[in-house]
Amino acid sequence: MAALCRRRAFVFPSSDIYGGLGSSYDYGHYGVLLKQNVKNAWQRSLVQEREDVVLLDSAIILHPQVWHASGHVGGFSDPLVDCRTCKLRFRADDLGNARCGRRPSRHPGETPECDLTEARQFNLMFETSIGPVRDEASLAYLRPETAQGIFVNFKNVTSSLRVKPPFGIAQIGKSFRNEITPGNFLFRMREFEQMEMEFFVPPGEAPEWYRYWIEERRRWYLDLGLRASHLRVREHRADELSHYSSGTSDLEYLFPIGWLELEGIANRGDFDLSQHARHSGTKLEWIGHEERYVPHVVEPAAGADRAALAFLVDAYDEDEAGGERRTVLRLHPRLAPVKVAVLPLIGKDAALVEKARPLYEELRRTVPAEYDDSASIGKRYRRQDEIGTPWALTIDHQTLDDGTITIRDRDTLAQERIPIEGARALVAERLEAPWAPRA
RNA sequence: GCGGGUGUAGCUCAAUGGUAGAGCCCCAGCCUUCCAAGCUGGUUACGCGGGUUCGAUUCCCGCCACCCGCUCCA
Repeated sequence: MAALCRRRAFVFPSSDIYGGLGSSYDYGHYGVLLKQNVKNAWQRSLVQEREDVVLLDSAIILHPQVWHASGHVGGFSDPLVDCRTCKLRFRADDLGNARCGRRPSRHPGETPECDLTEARQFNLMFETSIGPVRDEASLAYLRPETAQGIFVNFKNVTSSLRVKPPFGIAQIGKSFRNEITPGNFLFRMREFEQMEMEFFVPPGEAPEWYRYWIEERRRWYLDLGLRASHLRVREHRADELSHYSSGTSDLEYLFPIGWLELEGIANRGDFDLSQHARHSGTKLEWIGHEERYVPHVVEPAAGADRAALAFLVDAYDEDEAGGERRTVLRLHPRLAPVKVAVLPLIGKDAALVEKARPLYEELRRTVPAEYDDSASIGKRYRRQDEIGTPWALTIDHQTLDDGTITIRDRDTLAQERIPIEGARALVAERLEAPWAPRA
């Protein structure tokens, strides 16, 4: 998948010419467009198409106290020890279980004591310092999640916008985690982009909103073409819940390496607002006519990189067309980096080029479009198939006679002739039409 | 961080203790009337750093990156 992404300018290894930087990736042209489409679709469904969610873009570096209140400073720095014999790792405060032999294949019939290393601190937050002097007082953190920026703005938002629970605050942005074990390509990066929404509700309504958002978010992926057979909801067991959560469900996608989390929907209760109220001394409540309460929070937290990767993997297809193997990205047209390609049938035919260029220039004013007049027409179709362009417009000699062009469909390979002046409207119309993924 | 594996061109592979070839891709030209045609020419690689050696892509050491398994995943 990584090779595929590199070849087609979706994703490059970061700092490539210096040997690469672990678990860091850069997006290339088509990758940027794809991820942007994913984020736009998220914002459109949560904000534009609703009236109870507002936007926020908070800073990456927040007041250090935010992370004490949230529990990240404590919870993100576990003292850990390794066993030199059985290769297992333990929390230093949980050594009761530190016995070898938990892996039968290595230590059959034995349970010797572990040969433990010194305890080491693993702080999963990136540290930085504010101002030119680096000392204790200047210590700050890069946010490990965008959610806290929302909680600390609760009062600003409720006092400046006419919102009333149930309502949500949505934010897209970068987060940073100094993961002990990153890996799996875009799946666990140290720098990644989140799409999070905190939905504030009256305490009694939290369970029903929790279920509502699980289903709502599941449908979002399906509407954008993810195959239902590859998407599932997995509810966390009580013993794997986070410190703040009274219920969490993951939306998981069946990647080639197995089921992995795309998004978590958590019922965070009043944990966050209460914590920040306590630490900051500012009351964070909803105050209505005859009511006053700390809202509970339901949080759908998605990874933009993970979503983009899932759509990419899900769309990948190979088929046999005329005995030749064809690679196609069957992306939902709304996610496709390029919507339409303009191709003169004979690239070097000046009369065709003269017709094709103005059409291309007209189209690209409203949608991402490409023009290609090199190589054979079949090759150019394949190039567009590989990046998932849903439609190609071909100008041929008949165009010179009657002003019609061919529109070719990526999925059905159907070709139909349409008037050249209707092309722009037709593409716009098809972009909004329902689209069904392959079986 | 631990154990195992991998590292030659954008991709798939080859050869070699005497400074690397092919196919595909890409670029230019010719040709070409709808699904990866053909011809000619061209660009691009031994992950990085040491050591041994007259000479290292090849042997040795270290590092880096990636993959698998642990561990961690707020």
